[in-house]
Amino acid sequence: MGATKTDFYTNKQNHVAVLFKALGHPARIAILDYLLKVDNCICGDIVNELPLAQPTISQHLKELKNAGLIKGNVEGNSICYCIDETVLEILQKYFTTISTKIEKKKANCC
Amino acid sequence: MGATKTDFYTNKQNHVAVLFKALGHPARIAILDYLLKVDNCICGDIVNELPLAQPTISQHLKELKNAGLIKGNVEGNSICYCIDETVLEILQKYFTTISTKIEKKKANCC
DNA sequence: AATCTATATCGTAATATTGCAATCAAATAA
DNA sequence: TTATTTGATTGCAATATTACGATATAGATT
Repeated sequence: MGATKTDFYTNKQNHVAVLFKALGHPARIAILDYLLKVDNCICGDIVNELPLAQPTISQHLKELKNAGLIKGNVEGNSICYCIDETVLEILQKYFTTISTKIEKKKANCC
Repeated sequence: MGATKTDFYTNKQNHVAVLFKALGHPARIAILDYLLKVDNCICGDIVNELPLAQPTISQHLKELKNAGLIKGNVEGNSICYCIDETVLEILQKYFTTISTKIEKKKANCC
């Protein structure tokens, strides 16, 4: 055991869960925060911003990239990472949908 | 190692990460979906909805509750779980903030 | 009281994640 | 060419998560 039973759930449920999972680590939140803070989104200096070794950062970036939350362009020697809006919009929409549903059933709820 | 270095990050980063982590499993997304679908939010029958054993569901519910995403009221013999909006609003706000920031720096980005 | 029903907890096995040192690959600089 | 720099990959140890059987607990029913 220990492995998630992804087969049962809908594609949407799995996709959303993967996205949230990618966001479910403070280092990755901090990376996104930094990407938003720095204007030009070149991010070789993330290693200096966080208390993590370079391979660890690289791994977190990979996970964010796999989830589609960021995209990386090779820029000469270094790499330019930046946030991919399209996937964020999916999550944003997820919450607005939930809010609407909650609003509708408010009366019957505890 | 393998333990997250929570000490370094800001409280907000840690909190948001914990919330996203709680959402980062399809079973927990499915549980939320079901809570939204069922109108009266009594949820003893989640076990019948998902392909997971009762202890596993109980564990997932506990995680959602710990994160503050759902709240449970004892209702006679069974327990009534329902979604807690307040925490969802934090996440919703998180995305709107990001969107605003992205909009501002759009010109300089790749 | 004895029993049923609903949910939580314990213990444990399987698997996944986190983090890093060492190393590799590729572009740039000397 | 030979460094140097930047970032990815590998391999591994520590820890966390997922899932479930067995068991416990607590209220409801008989």
